[in-house]
Amino acid sequence: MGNEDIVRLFEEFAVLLELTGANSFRVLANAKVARAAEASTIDLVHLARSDPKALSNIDGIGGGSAAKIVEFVTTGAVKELIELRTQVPAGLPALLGLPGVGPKSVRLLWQERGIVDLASLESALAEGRLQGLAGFGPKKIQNLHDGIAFLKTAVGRVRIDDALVVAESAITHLRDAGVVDQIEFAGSLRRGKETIGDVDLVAVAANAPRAMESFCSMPGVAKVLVTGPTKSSVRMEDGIQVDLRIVPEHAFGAALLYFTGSKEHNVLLRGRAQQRGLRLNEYGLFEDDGLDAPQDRRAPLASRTEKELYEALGLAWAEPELREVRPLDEVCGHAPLVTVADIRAELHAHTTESDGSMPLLELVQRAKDRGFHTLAVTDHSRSSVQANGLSIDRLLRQIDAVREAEARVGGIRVLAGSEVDILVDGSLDYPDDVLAQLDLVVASPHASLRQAPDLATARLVRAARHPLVHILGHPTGRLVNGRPGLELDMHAVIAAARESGVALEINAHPARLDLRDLHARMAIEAGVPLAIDCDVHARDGFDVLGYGVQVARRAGAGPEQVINAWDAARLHAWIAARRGR
DNA sequence: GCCGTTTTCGGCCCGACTGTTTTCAGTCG
Repeated sequence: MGNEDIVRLFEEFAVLLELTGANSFRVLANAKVARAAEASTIDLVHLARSDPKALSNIDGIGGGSAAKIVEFVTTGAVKELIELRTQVPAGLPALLGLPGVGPKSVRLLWQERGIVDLASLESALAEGRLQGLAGFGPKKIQNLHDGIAFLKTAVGRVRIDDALVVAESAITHLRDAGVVDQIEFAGSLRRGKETIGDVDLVAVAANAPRAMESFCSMPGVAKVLVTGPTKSSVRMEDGIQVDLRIVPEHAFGAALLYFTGSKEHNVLLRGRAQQRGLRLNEYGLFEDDGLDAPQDRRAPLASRTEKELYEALGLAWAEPELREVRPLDEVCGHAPLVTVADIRAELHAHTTESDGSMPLLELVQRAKDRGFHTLAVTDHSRSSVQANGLSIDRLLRQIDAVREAEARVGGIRVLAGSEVDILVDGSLDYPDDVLAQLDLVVASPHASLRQAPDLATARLVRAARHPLVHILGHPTGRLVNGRPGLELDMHAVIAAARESGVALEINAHPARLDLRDLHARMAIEAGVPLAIDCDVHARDGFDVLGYGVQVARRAGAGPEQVINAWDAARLHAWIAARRGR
């Protein structure tokens, strides 16, 4: 049991309360508890056992929710939720996934027409039983048909790299068409989340209708969902939704701020505006005269840039990656975050010797061309048969080849290393006397990724305590949108890493991003250094660096906390110290 | 249900678009 179970608990509360017609602020409060639990680096299950009163000190969690968490942790269930489940058909929440269908519509379908799930909605549609239902005209009924078809093929949240391709091609299309003067992507893509719900674009256009027309007819658009003078949404053939907002030039900063979110960050900013007798919306910051739409009557106090808006609220600018469920004083004016330009070393790379596609010399040359001062060659170890892992003999020969390559290319330190498998019991895939001959050891789990949580934690803790390990590579083995990976007690793994002085990897590949943002933040809070590595396999393998850097930024990491951002002397000293040299 | 340098009660973000409406509720982000 972990925070994610508490998240699910309150998400279910929120949905069921919504469908039973509960007070919408109560619904919102439960959803807020779920968000708070999701964003917390505190182990709430542990806290519920050790210091239950402290639960309600967390912002968004009050006495009622704290009691529910304690009940859940101690008994494994919450009576009130079990009672709620008996009131709502199990298939009903799925209807909320239909575009344009919210709680009011679902309740109407349920109570007036006895619809309890998607299947009964389909048959009701087929039999024409929705005729005469208040608010359900022909278009709404057609949208239900379309929505069911959409749900059957829905992609859900997509990986950040897939969303970025869509965003960049839309931006290129609109720029090339000459219909926008300024355009940026906002939303969770700008905040660097690992998955993206939909792509948000904010633009300035002299001729807005023309820009909207160009947007709605760009290549790859499958369906225009909504279109108006300032806002349009389309669904692309690959299922990704793209929204375009067009705002006046003077409001570009306010719109970018507003549409970058997160929702929770915006709520905090608006709350701060309210305290000061001001109103914040996507057009700017205004004096609050108690009437609606101040932007129609007043000049804004600030609106042109994000920085100007934060300053007008008495705050320093916040990096987009930090604009999540966190207090404003933590994220505004945060110490500088690590950047791609700070990264000067790659400590996890493969060659043709195992499953990479670049020969050793080319890998070294490309690392040097990127301006790196250090590259670690870390091919797979012998147990990774599917990846052509190196036998001990091949590994020892590779050490000589690495020395030779370093001398031949020149101007870059090349470390002989290995990405050694962490075996199922936490032991490593080469004996210590072999590992001791390497400059750098990255230890990673590759097999048995469905291990029970306690065994998995013991496995990673044992690897973290191994005196010859430098870095734990992709510690959970998860794949974004692919497989969950090991369910580690991350507090225990981080504690072991801190004790033994091991760094934790943020694997930068967008399919991995492992550690994920929250775990990287927990590592930083514990004082454990991070390694941002591309896990290079191919010629373009270094290009994923930005995704890893963004995860580190979301964790609040500065260059100080990232070993690849250290200068050569410091990094080499750290690596050597792990060998007692 | 949560929260408080206006408040322990009375608020709780707000604007755009759609569809079914004759003036607005519902949904979305």
